[in-house]
Amino acid sequence: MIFSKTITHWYSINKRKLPWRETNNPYYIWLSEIILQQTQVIQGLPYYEAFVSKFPSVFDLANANESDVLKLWQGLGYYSRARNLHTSAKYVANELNGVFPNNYKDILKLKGVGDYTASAIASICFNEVTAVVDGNVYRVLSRYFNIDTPINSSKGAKEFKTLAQKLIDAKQPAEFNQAIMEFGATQCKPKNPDCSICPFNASCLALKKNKIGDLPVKIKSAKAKKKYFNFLVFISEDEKTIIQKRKGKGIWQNLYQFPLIETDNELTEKAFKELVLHHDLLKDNAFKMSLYNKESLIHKLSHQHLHTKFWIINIEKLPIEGIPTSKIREFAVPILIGNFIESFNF
DNA sequence: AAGGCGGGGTG
DNA sequence: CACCCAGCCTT
Repeated sequence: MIFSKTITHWYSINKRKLPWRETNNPYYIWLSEIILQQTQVIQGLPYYEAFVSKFPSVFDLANANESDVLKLWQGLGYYSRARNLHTSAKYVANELNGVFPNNYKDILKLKGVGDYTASAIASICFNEVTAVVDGNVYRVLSRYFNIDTPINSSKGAKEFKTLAQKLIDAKQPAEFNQAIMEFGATQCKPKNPDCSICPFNASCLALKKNKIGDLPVKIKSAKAKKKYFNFLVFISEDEKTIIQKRKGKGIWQNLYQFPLIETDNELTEKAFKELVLHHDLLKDNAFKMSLYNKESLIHKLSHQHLHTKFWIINIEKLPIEGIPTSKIREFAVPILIGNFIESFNF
Protein backbone atom coordinates (compact mmCIF):
# COMPACT_ATOMS: atom_id res chain seq x y z
CA MET A 1 0.00 0.00 0.00
CA ILE A 2 2.82 2.37 0.87
CA PHE A 3 4.52 1.41 -2.39
CA SER A 4 1.53 2.21 -4.57
CA LYS A 5 0.79 5.47 -2.71
CA THR A 6 4.36 6.63 -3.07
CA ILE A 7 4.62 5.78 -6.72
CA THR A 8 1.28 7.26 -7.76
CA HIS A 9 2.09 10.43 -5.83
CA TRP A 10 5.47 10.64 -7.53
CA TYR A 11 3.67 10.18 -10.86
CA SER A 12 1.16 12.94 -10.19
CA ILE A 13 4.06 15.36 -9.90
CA ASN A 14 6.54 14.02 -12.45
CA LYS A 15 4.55 12.60 -15.36
CA ARG A 16 5.35 13.77 -18.85
CA LYS A 17 2.62 15.24 -20.99
CA LEU A 18 2.05 12.74 -23.79
CA PRO A 19 -0.72 12.62 -26.39
CA TRP A 20 -1.99 9.14 -25.49
CA ARG A 21 -2.46 10.33 -21.91
CA GLU A 22 -5.19 12.68 -23.12
CA THR A 23 -7.56 9.86 -24.11
CA ASN A 24 -9.15 6.64 -22.92
CA ASN A 25 -10.16 5.57 -26.41
CA PRO A 26 -8.96 1.96 -26.63
CA TYR A 27 -8.09 2.31 -30.31
CA TYR A 28 -5.61 5.09 -29.56
CA ILE A 29 -4.26 3.40 -26.44
CA TRP A 30 -3.76 0.18 -28.40
CA LEU A 31 -2.00 2.08 -31.18
CA SER A 32 0.32 3.75 -28.70
CA GLU A 33 1.09 0.50 -26.88
CA ILE A 34 2.02 -1.37 -30.06
CA ILE A 35 4.21 1.51 -31.23
CA LEU A 36 5.94 1.67 -27.84
CA GLN A 37 6.82 -2.02 -27.66
CA GLN A 38 10.62 -2.16 -27.36
CA THR A 39 10.64 1.48 -28.41
CA GLN A 40 11.44 4.60 -26.42
CA VAL A 41 8.78 7.27 -26.10
CA ILE A 42 10.90 9.82 -27.91
CA GLN A 43 11.26 7.51 -30.91
CA GLY A 44 7.63 6.38 -31.05
CA LEU A 45 5.99 9.76 -30.57
CA PRO A 46 6.12 11.04 -34.18
CA TYR A 47 4.84 7.67 -35.44
CA TYR A 48 1.88 7.82 -33.05
CA GLU A 49 1.01 11.29 -34.32
CA ALA A 50 1.28 10.11 -37.92
CA PHE A 51 -0.91 7.06 -37.39
CA VAL A 52 -3.62 8.98 -35.51
CA SER A 53 -3.60 11.60 -38.23
CA LYS A 54 -3.76 9.17 -41.17
CA PHE A 55 -5.97 6.55 -39.50
CA PRO A 56 -8.28 8.40 -37.06
CA SER A 57 -10.45 5.33 -36.48
CA VAL A 58 -10.00 1.59 -36.47
CA PHE A 59 -12.03 1.47 -39.68
CA ASP A 60 -9.57 3.75 -41.45
CA LEU A 61 -6.74 1.45 -40.44
CA ALA A 62 -8.69 -1.68 -41.36
CA ASN A 63 -9.53 -0.31 -44.80
CA ALA A 64 -5.95 0.63 -45.64
CA ASN A 65 -3.60 -1.53 -47.69
CA GLU A 66 -0.84 -3.28 -45.79
CA SER A 67 1.67 -1.48 -47.98
CA ASP A 68 0.38 1.89 -46.75
CA VAL A 69 0.59 0.75 -43.12
CA LEU A 70 4.15 -0.46 -43.62
CA LYS A 71 5.08 2.76 -45.37
CA LEU A 72 3.92 4.78 -42.36
CA TRP A 73 5.76 2.37 -40.06
CA GLN A 74 8.96 2.68 -42.10
CA GLY A 75 12.00 3.27 -39.90
CA LEU A 76 10.44 2.14 -36.64
CA GLY A 77 11.59 -1.48 -36.89
CA TYR A 78 10.05 -4.75 -35.74
CA TYR A 79 7.72 -4.64 -38.73
CA SER A 80 5.64 -7.60 -37.58
CA ARG A 81 4.08 -5.06 -35.22
CA ALA A 82 2.70 -3.17 -38.20
CA ARG A 83 1.47 -6.29 -39.97
CA ASN A 84 -0.20 -7.60 -36.81
CA LEU A 85 -1.66 -4.17 -36.08
CA HIS A 86 -3.31 -4.17 -39.47
CA THR A 87 -4.56 -7.75 -39.06
CA SER A 88 -6.07 -6.91 -35.69
CA ALA A 89 -7.64 -3.69 -36.99
CA LYS A 90 -9.45 -5.70 -39.65
CA TYR A 91 -10.57 -8.18 -36.98
CA VAL A 92 -11.98 -5.43 -34.73
CA ALA A 93 -13.60 -3.56 -37.61
CA ASN A 94 -15.09 -6.53 -39.41
CA GLU A 95 -15.69 -9.22 -36.78
CA LEU A 96 -16.43 -6.98 -33.79
CA ASN A 97 -18.22 -4.18 -35.65
CA GLY A 98 -15.54 -1.74 -34.63
CA VAL A 99 -16.10 -2.30 -30.92
CA PHE A 100 -12.76 -2.81 -29.22
CA PRO A 101 -12.66 -5.75 -26.77
CA ASN A 102 -13.09 -4.45 -23.23
CA ASN A 103 -11.30 -6.95 -21.00
CA TYR A 104 -7.84 -8.50 -20.59
CA LYS A 105 -8.83 -11.94 -21.82
CA ASP A 106 -10.41 -10.75 -25.04
CA ILE A 107 -7.80 -8.07 -25.72
CA LEU A 108 -5.14 -10.78 -25.44
CA LYS A 109 -6.69 -12.53 -28.44
CA LEU A 110 -5.55 -9.74 -30.76
CA LYS A 111 -2.50 -10.56 -32.84
CA GLY A 112 0.56 -8.74 -31.59
CA VAL A 113 -0.91 -8.30 -28.11
CA GLY A 114 0.72 -10.21 -25.28
CA ASP A 115 0.45 -10.05 -21.52
CA TYR A 116 1.97 -6.59 -21.21
CA THR A 117 -0.14 -4.89 -23.86
CA ALA A 118 -3.38 -6.58 -22.82
CA SER A 119 -2.78 -5.48 -19.24
CA ALA A 120 -1.98 -1.94 -20.29
CA ILE A 121 -5.11 -1.52 -22.41
CA ALA A 122 -7.42 -3.30 -19.95
CA SER A 123 -6.23 -1.15 -17.05
CA ILE A 124 -5.95 2.20 -18.81
CA CYS A 125 -9.18 1.98 -20.77
CA PHE A 126 -11.39 -0.24 -18.63
CA ASN A 127 -9.98 0.01 -15.09
CA GLU A 128 -9.29 -3.70 -14.95
CA VAL A 129 -6.93 -4.57 -12.11
CA THR A 130 -4.21 -6.28 -14.09
CA ALA A 131 -0.58 -5.29 -13.58
CA VAL A 132 1.75 -4.42 -16.43
CA VAL A 133 5.25 -5.84 -16.45
CA ASP A 134 7.53 -4.21 -18.99
CA GLY A 135 11.25 -3.46 -18.92
CA ASN A 136 10.68 -0.55 -16.56
CA VAL A 137 8.69 -2.61 -14.09
CA TYR A 138 11.30 -5.36 -14.08
CA ARG A 139 13.94 -2.80 -13.22
CA VAL A 140 11.98 -1.00 -10.50
CA LEU A 141 10.83 -4.15 -8.71
CA SER A 142 14.08 -6.06 -9.00
CA ARG A 143 15.86 -3.13 -7.38
CA TYR A 144 13.31 -2.19 -4.76
CA PHE A 145 12.99 -5.80 -3.56
CA ASN A 146 16.53 -6.92 -4.47
CA ILE A 147 15.37 -9.79 -6.67
CA ASP A 148 18.01 -11.43 -8.83
CA THR A 149 15.84 -13.88 -10.74
CA PRO A 150 16.66 -13.34 -14.43
CA ILE A 151 13.90 -11.21 -15.91
CA ASN A 152 14.05 -13.00 -19.24
CA SER A 153 13.35 -16.44 -17.80
CA SER A 154 9.91 -17.99 -17.45
CA LYS A 155 10.42 -18.14 -13.69
CA GLY A 156 11.21 -14.43 -13.63
CA ALA A 157 8.21 -13.54 -15.77
CA LYS A 158 5.86 -15.32 -13.36
CA GLU A 159 7.57 -14.02 -10.26
CA PHE A 160 7.50 -10.35 -11.30
CA LYS A 161 3.96 -10.54 -12.65
CA THR A 162 2.75 -11.99 -9.35
CA LEU A 163 4.60 -9.33 -7.39
CA ALA A 164 3.30 -6.49 -9.54
CA GLN A 165 -0.22 -7.86 -9.23
CA LYS A 166 0.17 -7.86 -5.45
CA LEU A 167 1.34 -4.24 -5.43
CA ILE A 168 -1.15 -2.72 -7.84
CA ASP A 169 -3.62 -0.25 -6.37
CA ALA A 170 -6.99 -1.89 -7.05
CA LYS A 171 -8.73 1.47 -6.80
CA GLN A 172 -6.66 3.08 -9.55
CA PRO A 173 -4.99 0.43 -11.70
CA ALA A 174 -4.52 2.77 -14.65
CA GLU A 175 -2.66 5.34 -12.58
CA PHE A 176 -0.54 2.72 -10.84
CA ASN A 177 0.51 0.97 -14.04
CA GLN A 178 1.47 4.16 -15.80
CA ALA A 179 3.17 5.46 -12.68
CA ILE A 180 5.51 2.52 -12.21
CA MET A 181 6.49 2.57 -15.89
CA GLU A 182 7.12 6.31 -15.90
CA PHE A 183 9.10 5.95 -12.70
CA GLY A 184 11.28 3.31 -14.31
CA ALA A 185 11.74 5.39 -17.45
CA THR A 186 12.76 8.70 -15.90
CA GLN A 187 13.82 8.07 -12.27
CA CYS A 188 14.88 4.44 -11.83
CA LYS A 189 16.87 4.52 -15.09
CA PRO A 190 19.11 1.68 -16.31
CA LYS A 191 22.38 3.57 -15.87
CA ASN A 192 23.39 5.93 -13.08
CA PRO A 193 19.99 6.77 -11.62
CA ASP A 194 20.05 9.71 -9.21
CA CYS A 195 19.00 7.84 -6.09
CA SER A 196 19.60 10.91 -3.95
CA ILE A 197 16.29 12.35 -5.13
CA CYS A 198 14.39 9.04 -5.20
CA PRO A 199 11.29 8.80 -2.99
CA PHE A 200 12.28 5.21 -2.20
CA ASN A 201 15.88 5.87 -1.19
CA ALA A 202 15.18 4.89 2.41
CA SER A 203 13.48 1.60 1.57
CA CYS A 204 15.05 0.37 -1.70
CA LEU A 205 16.90 -2.86 -0.92
CA ALA A 206 19.24 -2.67 -3.91
CA LEU A 207 20.35 0.79 -2.88
CA LYS A 208 20.91 -0.35 0.67
CA LYS A 209 23.03 -3.27 -0.53
CA ASN A 210 24.78 -1.21 -3.19
CA LYS A 211 23.41 -3.39 -6.00
CA ILE A 212 21.67 -0.80 -8.19
CA GLY A 213 24.16 -1.44 -10.97
CA ASP A 214 23.71 -5.22 -10.76
CA LEU A 215 19.94 -5.32 -11.13
CA PRO A 216 17.90 -6.41 -12.92
CA VAL A 217 19.65 -9.66 -13.89
CA LYS A 218 19.26 -10.66 -17.51
CA ILE A 219 20.44 -13.79 -19.31
CA LYS A 220 22.77 -12.69 -22.07
CA SER A 221 21.73 -13.32 -25.65
CA ALA A 222 23.93 -14.59 -28.42
CA LYS A 223 26.13 -12.16 -30.25
CA ALA A 224 25.01 -10.74 -33.54
CA LYS A 225 25.87 -12.71 -36.65
CA LYS A 226 27.59 -11.08 -39.57
CA LYS A 227 25.90 -11.12 -42.94
CA TYR A 228 27.09 -9.80 -46.28
CA PHE A 229 24.52 -8.01 -48.44
CA ASN A 230 25.05 -6.81 -51.99
CA PHE A 231 22.22 -4.77 -53.46
CA LEU A 232 21.92 -4.39 -57.23
CA VAL A 233 20.76 -0.87 -58.03
CA PHE A 234 19.67 -1.01 -61.64
CA ILE A 235 19.34 2.19 -63.61
CA SER A 236 18.05 1.91 -67.14
CA GLU A 237 18.24 4.54 -69.84
CA ASP A 238 14.56 5.30 -69.37
CA GLU A 239 15.25 5.91 -65.66
CA LYS A 240 13.73 2.82 -64.16
CA THR A 241 14.99 0.55 -61.42
CA ILE A 242 14.11 -2.83 -59.97
CA ILE A 243 12.74 -3.35 -56.49
CA GLN A 244 11.43 -6.58 -55.01
CA LYS A 245 9.18 -7.41 -52.07
CA ARG A 246 10.86 -9.48 -49.37
CA LYS A 247 9.09 -12.75 -48.81
CA GLY A 248 9.56 -15.52 -46.28
CA LYS A 249 10.33 -15.53 -42.62
CA GLY A 250 13.37 -13.34 -42.10
CA ILE A 251 13.89 -9.65 -41.51
CA TRP A 252 11.90 -6.91 -43.25
CA GLN A 253 9.07 -9.20 -44.34
CA ASN A 254 6.90 -7.51 -47.02
CA LEU A 255 9.17 -4.50 -47.31
CA TYR A 256 10.89 -3.65 -50.59
CA GLN A 257 14.55 -3.78 -51.51
CA PHE A 258 16.83 -3.78 -54.51
CA PRO A 259 17.67 -7.26 -55.84
CA LEU A 260 19.90 -8.81 -53.20
CA ILE A 261 22.86 -11.11 -53.47
CA GLU A 262 23.95 -12.43 -50.11
CA THR A 263 27.43 -13.94 -49.81
CA ASP A 264 29.13 -15.94 -47.08
CA ASN A 265 31.89 -13.41 -46.64
CA GLU A 266 33.13 -10.12 -47.96
CA LEU A 267 34.14 -10.45 -51.60
CA THR A 268 36.61 -8.29 -53.45
CA GLU A 269 35.21 -6.11 -56.18
CA LYS A 270 36.78 -8.40 -58.73
CA ALA A 271 35.30 -11.57 -57.22
CA PHE A 272 31.86 -10.04 -56.98
CA LYS A 273 31.92 -8.91 -60.58
CA GLU A 274 32.82 -12.47 -61.54
CA LEU A 275 29.95 -13.83 -59.49
CA VAL A 276 27.40 -11.39 -60.81
CA LEU A 277 28.05 -12.33 -64.44
CA HIS A 278 26.03 -15.49 -63.86
CA HIS A 279 23.14 -13.80 -62.08
CA ASP A 280 19.73 -14.29 -63.68
CA LEU A 281 19.14 -10.57 -64.11
CA LEU A 282 22.49 -9.92 -65.79
CA LYS A 283 23.78 -12.94 -67.62
CA ASP A 284 22.46 -12.11 -71.09
CA ASN A 285 22.83 -8.36 -71.01
CA ALA A 286 25.48 -5.73 -71.45
CA PHE A 287 25.87 -3.45 -68.43
CA LYS A 288 28.30 -1.29 -66.55
CA MET A 289 28.67 -1.83 -62.84
CA SER A 290 30.31 0.35 -60.20
CA LEU A 291 30.52 0.12 -56.45
CA TYR A 292 28.74 3.02 -54.73
CA ASN A 293 30.31 2.64 -51.28
CA LYS A 294 33.91 1.48 -51.28
CA GLU A 295 33.76 0.61 -47.60
CA SER A 296 30.99 -1.74 -46.55
CA LEU A 297 28.20 -0.03 -44.72
CA ILE A 298 27.62 -1.86 -41.44
CA HIS A 299 23.96 -1.78 -40.50
CA LYS A 300 23.53 -3.06 -36.96
CA LEU A 301 20.42 -4.90 -35.88
CA SER A 302 20.17 -6.44 -32.44
CA HIS A 303 20.83 -9.91 -33.86
CA GLN A 304 22.63 -9.31 -37.15
CA HIS A 305 25.33 -7.03 -38.47
CA LEU A 306 24.74 -6.42 -42.13
CA HIS A 307 27.87 -5.61 -44.14
CA THR A 308 26.33 -3.93 -47.11
CA LYS A 309 27.42 -2.80 -50.54
CA PHE A 310 25.36 -1.02 -53.16
CA TRP A 311 26.30 -1.77 -56.75
CA ILE A 312 25.14 0.68 -59.39
CA ILE A 313 24.28 -1.08 -62.62
CA ASN A 314 23.77 1.02 -65.70
CA ILE A 315 21.93 -0.92 -68.35
CA GLU A 316 20.09 0.03 -71.50
CA LYS A 317 16.85 -1.79 -70.73
CA LEU A 318 15.74 -3.56 -67.57
CA PRO A 319 15.72 -7.37 -67.89
CA ILE A 320 12.38 -7.52 -66.02
CA GLU A 321 9.57 -5.11 -65.17
CA GLY A 322 10.72 -2.20 -63.03
CA ILE A 323 9.47 1.07 -61.59
CA PRO A 324 10.36 4.65 -62.47
CA THR A 325 13.09 5.85 -60.13
CA SER A 326 10.89 8.86 -59.38
CA LYS A 327 8.36 6.58 -57.68
CA ILE A 328 10.75 4.75 -55.41
CA ARG A 329 9.91 6.80 -52.32
CA GLU A 330 6.33 5.50 -52.39
CA PHE A 331 7.44 2.04 -51.29
CA ALA A 332 8.09 0.88 -47.76
CA VAL A 333 11.76 0.04 -47.45
CA PRO A 334 14.09 -0.83 -44.58
CA ILE A 335 15.86 2.26 -43.26
CA LEU A 336 19.12 0.90 -44.64
CA ILE A 337 17.65 1.16 -48.14
CA GLY A 338 15.88 4.41 -47.33
CA ASN A 339 19.13 6.06 -46.31
CA PHE A 340 20.78 4.93 -49.52
CA ILE A 341 17.91 6.32 -51.59
CA GLU A 342 18.25 9.70 -49.90
CA SER A 343 22.01 9.69 -50.24
CA PHE A 344 21.98 8.62 -53.88
CA ASN A 345 19.35 11.24 -54.61
CA PHE A 346 17.35 9.37 -57.22
C1' DA B 1 13.49 -22.46 -23.22
C1' DA B 2 15.65 -20.26 -26.95
C1' DG B 3 15.98 -17.55 -30.89
C1' DG B 4 14.32 -14.11 -34.30
C1' DC B 5 12.83 -9.66 -35.06
C1' DG B 6 14.85 -2.87 -35.99
C1' DG B 7 16.39 1.03 -35.17
C1' DG B 8 17.98 4.59 -32.18
C1' DG B 9 20.15 6.08 -28.02
C1' DT B 10 23.37 5.98 -23.82
C1' DG B 11 27.64 5.35 -21.09
C1' DC C 1 31.96 -1.96 -27.13
C1' DA C 2 27.68 -3.56 -24.26
C1' DC C 3 23.23 -2.49 -22.92
C1' DC C 4 18.47 -0.68 -23.11
C1' DC C 5 13.83 0.45 -24.92
C1' DA C 6 5.66 0.97 -22.53
C1' DG C 7 7.42 -7.22 -26.14
C1' DC C 8 5.59 -10.78 -29.13
C1' DC C 9 5.78 -14.81 -31.94
C1' DT C 10 7.60 -19.17 -33.58
C1' DT C 11 10.00 -23.27 -32.94
